[in-house]
Amino acid sequence: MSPRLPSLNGLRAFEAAARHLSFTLAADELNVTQTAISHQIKRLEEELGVKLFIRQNRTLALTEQGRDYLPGIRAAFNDLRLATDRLLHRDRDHVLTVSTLASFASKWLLPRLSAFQHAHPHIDVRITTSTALVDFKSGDVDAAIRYGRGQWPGVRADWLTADHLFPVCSPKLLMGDRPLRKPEDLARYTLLQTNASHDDDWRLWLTAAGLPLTISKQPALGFDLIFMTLQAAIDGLGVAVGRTTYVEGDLASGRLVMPFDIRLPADAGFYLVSPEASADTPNLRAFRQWLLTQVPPKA
Amino acid sequence: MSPRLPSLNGLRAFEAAARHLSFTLAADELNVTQTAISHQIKRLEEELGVKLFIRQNRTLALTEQGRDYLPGIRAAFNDLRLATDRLLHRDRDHVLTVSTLASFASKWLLPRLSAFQHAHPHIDVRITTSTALVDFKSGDVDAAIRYGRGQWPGVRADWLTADHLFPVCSPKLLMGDRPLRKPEDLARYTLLQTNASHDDDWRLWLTAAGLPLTISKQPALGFDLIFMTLQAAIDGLGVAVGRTTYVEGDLASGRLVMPFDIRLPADAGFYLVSPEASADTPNLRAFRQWLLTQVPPKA
DNA sequence: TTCAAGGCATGAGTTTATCTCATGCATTGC
DNA sequence: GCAATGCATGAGATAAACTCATGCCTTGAA
Repeated sequence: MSPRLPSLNGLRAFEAAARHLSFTLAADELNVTQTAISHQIKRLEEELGVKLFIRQNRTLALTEQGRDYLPGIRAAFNDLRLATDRLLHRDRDHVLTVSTLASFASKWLLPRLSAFQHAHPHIDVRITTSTALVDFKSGDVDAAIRYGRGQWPGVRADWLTADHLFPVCSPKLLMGDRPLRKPEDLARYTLLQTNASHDDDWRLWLTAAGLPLTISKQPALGFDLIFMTLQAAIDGLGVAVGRTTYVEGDLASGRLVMPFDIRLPADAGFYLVSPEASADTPNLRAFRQWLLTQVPPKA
Repeated sequence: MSPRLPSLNGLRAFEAAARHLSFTLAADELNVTQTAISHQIKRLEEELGVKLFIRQNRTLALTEQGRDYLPGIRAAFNDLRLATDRLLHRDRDHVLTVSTLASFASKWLLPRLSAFQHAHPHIDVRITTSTALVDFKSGDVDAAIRYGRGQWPGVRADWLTADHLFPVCSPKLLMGDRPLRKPEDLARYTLLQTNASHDDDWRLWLTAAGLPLTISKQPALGFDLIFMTLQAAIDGLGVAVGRTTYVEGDLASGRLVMPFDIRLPADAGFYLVSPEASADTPNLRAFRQWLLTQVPPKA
């Protein structure tokens, strides 16, 4: 990492000039003279030891290095503008922003969401996906669907559904000359896993089934997102650990099957989480009531 | 958006002071005096009209608003540092980074990639997903799989496969009392579309089929990513426009069917694109040769 | 109780970055 | 040839950034 940043004002001039490809227009935008921009860019180039612009007659072009530099600097200034705008303006409109895990969104919520949208066409539901603990104070998120035990302070948590862990695979793997019948048969198959967000699933299940963690002689195959892991299972690449919520559709349609009757019961589940202070806005109430029609009764 | 950013130097002081929770340590880091930081923070607070710190004896705390503001500002300064470091230092290692569209990654490349990884365990293939025109000069990407006509200057483009456009749906929609038989039957069904990246698909196909763009009486249902759109089609929510590459697996398995025999031929296709200067590194050559074994012969 | 230490604040003054103004240079188009 | 366009240069002006000296308040040790 560079110990010192170059002139921040120079970087601002660079970003504006590169956007416009014009010192004059950049100057207009920043309410300074063209020569101020010229001076700033010149100084920045000297500080960095890198030529950022090709000066042409009537036009300006970025050098290769200027072009490479621009996206990061642009992102930074967008960050600054956005953060400052957010600090100074707190807009609320009738958008309902719900944060969920990407996997829950793709496998459970999104397939159902059209029903809510049909029933409530005036509510603009936006799904944002994140695994982080949601920060309601920023005002960006109205509610979140999170996995856990519901014991979060300062928020209202409504139980939605629980999950179980169990292996799933394509029905194809149950047939043929070497079918997958017993947990011990896993030795011959590829274990499909999801990195990061569900990287404990196989360990949890294998431990519960009393099997060695190194049961498979095949190299494990990892995917970034669980829907990819499950798709690989559907495609017959190997055996994945499913969770009820994520695989119920695929199980119902026969795309996936449970080869063994060992399920890991879960003592946690999915909750709709909302700030106590704003848990009863009309939009959020409607969304919550609809959500509760979509989940099975609590066992 | 805020028309003017506050003092950039002030923001730098804020970020450093918030990180250290100490004006004195921030001053050390920035090689100025404590009072300089004090002045800068005071001025920034005045500019923003927001108190950012709580001054306590011997300690400093962020206000709630200061806490909210910090992540965005921190991200911005990290962007600036990273971009500047990258400009001044250029690293390369032996990872092979391939940029593709997210949809191509999930539907075509990733399901096949394990074969390459088995054959070449010493090559660490990383997939990065982007829709932007790839910039090889930054050094972040070694190759890209892109859709087009292969006429890009300064790069080597190897043909992989072509695509056709056609509607796909669940087999369930072909049955029942009101089956989907003729293109005119689309009037009774929801058109599933992918926003942004493929938002022209229905228009292209309906135009080619000689149907009105407003054929469906149902509201269209949009998704951000094409795999979600296709999953919605698999789930029977409506009819989506598929592309050969994305739906061949689902068609082969019967999850999806083509209800009509109208395909939009494409004169473009997928290419492996690499910089001419580095198109023949051993890693990239191995990847290319393997890729060519995975695609059908060019028709 | 007194003194030292720690750490931010304030105000005056100094330094330096930022900016303006005037002008130059090179091209383009009428 | 002249006007327009647009970046560059240099001197000088302006304003931001910074330093120094000092103040205030708390805490802990002698």
